[in-house]
Amino acid sequence: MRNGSGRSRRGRNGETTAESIKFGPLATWVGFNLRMAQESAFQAFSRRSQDIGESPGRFATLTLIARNPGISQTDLSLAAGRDKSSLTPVVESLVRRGLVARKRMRGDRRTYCLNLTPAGKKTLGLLTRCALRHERNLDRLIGGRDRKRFIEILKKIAAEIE
Amino acid sequence: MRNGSGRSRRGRNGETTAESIKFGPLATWVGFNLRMAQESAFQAFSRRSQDIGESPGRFATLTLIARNPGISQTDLSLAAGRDKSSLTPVVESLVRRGLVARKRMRGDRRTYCLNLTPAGKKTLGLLTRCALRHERNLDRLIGGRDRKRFIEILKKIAAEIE
DNA sequence: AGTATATCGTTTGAATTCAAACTATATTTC
DNA sequence: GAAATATAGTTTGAATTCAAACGATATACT
Repeated sequence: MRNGSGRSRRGRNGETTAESIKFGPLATWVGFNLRMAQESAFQAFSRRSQDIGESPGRFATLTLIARNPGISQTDLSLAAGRDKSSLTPVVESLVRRGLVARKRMRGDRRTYCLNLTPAGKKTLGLLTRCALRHERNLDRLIGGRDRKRFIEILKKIAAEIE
Repeated sequence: MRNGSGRSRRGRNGETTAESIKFGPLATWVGFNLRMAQESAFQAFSRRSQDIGESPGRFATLTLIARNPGISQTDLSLAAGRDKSSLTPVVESLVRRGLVARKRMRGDRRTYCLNLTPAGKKTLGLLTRCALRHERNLDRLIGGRDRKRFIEILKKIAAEIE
């Protein structure tokens, strides 16, 4: 069939590749490229982790609970860079499926106290191996020489952008 | 409150009241830091552009239409890295508010043909100035020496991650 | 003590996204 | 030319997120 406006073609594997699209200033802007890279990496990890039945967000949550036993949901949300209300369904799901134990904190009945269960630790182990493969893949693209600086810059953006 | 910005005391275990969260492997993983940086940059641009009444997604859409007059929604979605169904409400909103003109393509009545209206061009101009300030801010964090390589890596991740 | 203020987690509502199913058109095959 | 196949865009449903409002609890101030 005809090719729309003549702007795309069939790639090697049959996927359509936008080939002659003009990106204008988007091509050299950090914001746009950051979004595209994050989206791709996120999707790649989602595919990897879906066999285990978890999402990238729940993986970060499990890791932070493992590394900070007894953490509260608010501190967890700060660490994960998400609003505390986003964490309500995430934690609820992990608790319901027996990966996380949630108790009220002694001395402050507003606050929860989160810990991994043995099942949670096991699942986190699987996810971590999965993440290591994903990271090796990313490393291959970044190259060992630039990796440290690359992460430094990402951290700086996360911490200091206004 | 007892413990202003840090974590709350959790007592007994000898686990001290660490003021800072332990990130474990997340600290050095690309995937996590990419997400945190993208989220921060996205929020920063959202704040900047909200006076104009547009979102980052609609900005990318306007730019791509401006640079590729007559582009179809499917090609647009490929270029913007989003599913075509995500574009339906975006384009609908831009058309309804008179920023984009949408016509059927001659010779293929399935396909739309998108162009900016004068009002769309004006809004894009405002957004572009806004984006330039945002990019200057990012440049300040990245540093001129590393910027080119940084963007190269982001593009590589977006294009080649599996 | 009693009132005002702050914090913790939840609820609700709006956005944004993907994926699959759907419609309408177009092209290809027989 | 009719049937099978492919494509453009929309609809629907599920996730994920933020932000504001809320109830329960805790702390601070008088």
